[in-house]
Amino acid sequence: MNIQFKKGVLELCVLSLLDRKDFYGYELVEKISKFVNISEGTIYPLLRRFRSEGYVTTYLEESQEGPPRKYYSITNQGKEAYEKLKLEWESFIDGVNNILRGELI
Amino acid sequence: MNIQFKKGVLELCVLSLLDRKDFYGYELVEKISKFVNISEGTIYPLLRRFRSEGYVTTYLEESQEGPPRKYYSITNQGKEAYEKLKLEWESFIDGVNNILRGELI
DNA sequence: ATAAGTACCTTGTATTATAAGATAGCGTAT
DNA sequence: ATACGCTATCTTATAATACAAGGTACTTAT
Repeated sequence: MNIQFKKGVLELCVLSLLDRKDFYGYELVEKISKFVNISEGTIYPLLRRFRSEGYVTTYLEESQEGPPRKYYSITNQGKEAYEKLKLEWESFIDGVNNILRGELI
Repeated sequence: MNIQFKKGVLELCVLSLLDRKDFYGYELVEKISKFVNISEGTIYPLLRRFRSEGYVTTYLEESQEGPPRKYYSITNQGKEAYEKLKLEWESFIDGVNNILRGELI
């Protein structure tokens, strides 16, 4: 296990949302920012990385409220990555909690 | 609340340990690495930052097993920062859990 | 002597979150 | 029409920092 998890949190959140339905980037920023503040400059590069890693596919759809939306759809590979990351996140939290509760002194 | 928390995890762990007793840097790496892998190149700059921020004071003590140890002792200011960070961490975890449980769709 | 373990510190690299801004479509009010 | 505000995407520049790797130096055991 690895402190790299800090990086994984946002990835985990995005994969978790995409595991339930398709979202477009701007929408992801809005949803996630309700709980954990993030900016567009963070999510777009991440989504591009997800696509290049085969975790998501994309398609465009017209919008009546502005420019076309690029929707992201999770792949089987993305689902696998999601399940793995979720387990790692849970064990990371356990590790941190152990430290915070003083189990290791 | 803020995704900056990823960065805060290590700080939180270190403050949590120092809140119970004094540690020297190398010892902190050993303890924390049992649960969350970190390296010395990470902890020493952090400890120096803590000292410059007034969160800790330091003192040297001889060792029978090697070079002198630099012990870190938490200050009242450090304790306050710790309590604050702990609350923020807990609410961050809640935020992430909300997202993972799909409370926001 | 030499090696291994302890303990501190610094440097260089790579990653990445963020702010800020560019681009552009759409609807509404002036 | 045109100016504004919102939606939506993307890029760039900056700052932070985790890590690997290496350097220094002490002690103990071989």
